[in-house]
Amino acid sequence: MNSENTTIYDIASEVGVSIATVSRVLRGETNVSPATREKVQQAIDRRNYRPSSIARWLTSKTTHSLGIILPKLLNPHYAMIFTGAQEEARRLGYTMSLFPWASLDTDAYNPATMLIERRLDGLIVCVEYLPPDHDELVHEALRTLRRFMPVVLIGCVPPWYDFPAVANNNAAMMRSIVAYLTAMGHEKIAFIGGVQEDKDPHRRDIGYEEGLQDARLPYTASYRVYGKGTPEAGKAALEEMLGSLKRDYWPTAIIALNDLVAMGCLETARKHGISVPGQMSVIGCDDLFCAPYLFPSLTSVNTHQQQTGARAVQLLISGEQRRESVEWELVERASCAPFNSEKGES
Amino acid sequence: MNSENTTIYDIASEVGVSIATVSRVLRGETNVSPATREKVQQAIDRRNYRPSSIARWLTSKTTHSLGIILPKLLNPHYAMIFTGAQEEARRLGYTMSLFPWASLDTDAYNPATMLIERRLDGLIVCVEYLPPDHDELVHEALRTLRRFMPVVLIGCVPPWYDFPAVANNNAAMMRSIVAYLTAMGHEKIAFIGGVQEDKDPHRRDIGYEEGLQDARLPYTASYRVYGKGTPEAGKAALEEMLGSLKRDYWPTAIIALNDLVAMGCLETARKHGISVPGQMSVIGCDDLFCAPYLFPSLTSVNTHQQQTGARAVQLLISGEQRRESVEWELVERASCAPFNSEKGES
DNA sequence: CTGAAAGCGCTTACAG
DNA sequence: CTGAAAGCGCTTACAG
Repeated sequence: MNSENTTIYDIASEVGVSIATVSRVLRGETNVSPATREKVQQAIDRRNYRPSSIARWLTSKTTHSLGIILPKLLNPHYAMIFTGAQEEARRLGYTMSLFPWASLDTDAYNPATMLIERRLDGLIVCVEYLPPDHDELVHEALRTLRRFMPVVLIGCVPPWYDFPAVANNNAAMMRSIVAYLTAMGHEKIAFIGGVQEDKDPHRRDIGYEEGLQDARLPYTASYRVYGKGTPEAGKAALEEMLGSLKRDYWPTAIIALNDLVAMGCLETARKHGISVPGQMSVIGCDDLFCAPYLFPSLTSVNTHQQQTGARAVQLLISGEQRRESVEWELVERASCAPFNSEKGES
Repeated sequence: MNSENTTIYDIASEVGVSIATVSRVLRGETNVSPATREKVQQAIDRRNYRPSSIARWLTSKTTHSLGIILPKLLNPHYAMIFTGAQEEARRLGYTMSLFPWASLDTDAYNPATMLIERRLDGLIVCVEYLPPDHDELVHEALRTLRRFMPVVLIGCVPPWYDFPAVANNNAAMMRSIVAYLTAMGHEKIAFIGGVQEDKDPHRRDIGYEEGLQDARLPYTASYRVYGKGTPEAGKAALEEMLGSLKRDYWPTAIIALNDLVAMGCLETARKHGISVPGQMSVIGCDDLFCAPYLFPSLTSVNTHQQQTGARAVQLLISGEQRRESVEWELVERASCAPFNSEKGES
């Protein structure tokens, strides 16, 4: 298409100057006489000419385009990360394209062909929900990729990945969540959702266990349920937990992997006539836009996703080889309350 | 970067053939002798060589990259559209970049410079929430843009925009929503949210009025509130409506612009002790992932956003100059119920 | 089956 | 201040 495919040659010949001169005007260089500049600019405006960045890239060896690999945009958590990254990229004059996980092609013959061919100026990869056995494959794919473009990691980045990163410290976060609940008198605290992670010392399970230890509470296997991070999974997981325990042992507080899982838990509690937070507190994570509008409004943890995305772009462009941690902030709403032994047992 | 910036020349000289031959192997052409192909392929693998698509684009005059302009990704409604478009683009071998509305630069001297310079193969523009006075500016900007690349419109596309489009027919949708509520005996039906649209004959207001006429109900100005499409706006709008009306005139059913607004309405109803759907039915639009998990679960309208995005990509690539309508589907949940005059007056 | 050469639309030294 | 020329890394006729 581009019916107007005017080139720098058209402008040059129209004005009667060389393409070098047009190029100078285009890039706002100062060493052009006012008269010439004026004539060239007029021709440019008249033809509505815009130089092809493709040709420019070929010379400059830079495309000013970045990529980001995210598990899925339908979870607003990732949409926030993407938005933060996208806006920062644009602010710095870069374009941002989304690539699915499949782009890494960790099991294909040639990893990340499309990414490399596009000559991106950098790539952000959100490392999350990795099947445990994929860990090394992914690490290897990332190492290969790095030979072609700068890579910055975000998410639950294993500490032995030697990449610049803006990483969650899930363990510390979980520990503070547990502390928040134990301070309110809760002792039967369940943790629902998330894949089984064996290697990452920052993993949530560790933080969960540490938090219990801090409060001198025992770790109870029945209170730890694994599963996917969806509302349906949360619903089913709590359902199953309640079904498998005598009422006396029902947890009085639920820590959900994320707000989606928490939504499912609220639903199950409602179905069983368990009042939240009267009989059971629920806390989520990610602080999605809908958290304040759930019933009861959901206490959650704001993980500053947009800032994470923006920061990753900054690291990518500056080339700093730092590993940073994501800040978090517990947002108190109505779904958590002090444990009330009378109501709790009612 | 790209420390491995091997070029086609490196491979050619390494193997001792011409770059034309390497190019043939690269593109899988058949007119290469097996022996040569083998040697070339080995060199490619050895050096981990990937041809630069930038150089390829310069020749082929096509970039296989598309753009999409969306109001904001943080509303899952748009994230769904983006996901649908992105996945379809990828399936067809294209890349998809998100551009903010500002890219159109409707009020700047040079419209859409960045978009044009990137030589996109096509652009999807979601036309929504246009300030009424911007209508002509946007139309003009789009016309200019079209001289440079194919453009497909989605969203609330005014019918006098002569562009290929996958457009909502909001009027018809609203009319059927009103019919759904009147069939349940509702007579005091409010419509909350949305900007004041004066020109578009497909606008929701018209559908709302037509729906009332269908049921021989009067149009009551107090039941129509304008505002932004956010939860906060929905909350405030219903708040104001209830405050300005005597209890007897409170609406028994609320049609919200979208699920976000509906979330706000549920909140206000809860605050006023109005039971939903006992005393007031609420229906949203967009069927966001959280709709089933609100309390009560929200009846909404599924507008097949992913399909919309995918379809727009297809039109863009095929070049068909069609204008299609988006299908919709009312999803019944718990927030709407037949009007019960006894409870309603209680 | 293979190669030399022109061309894609720019930028960048280098002369003048 | 301006231009001729080389170069960016490919593809594409055109010869052979």
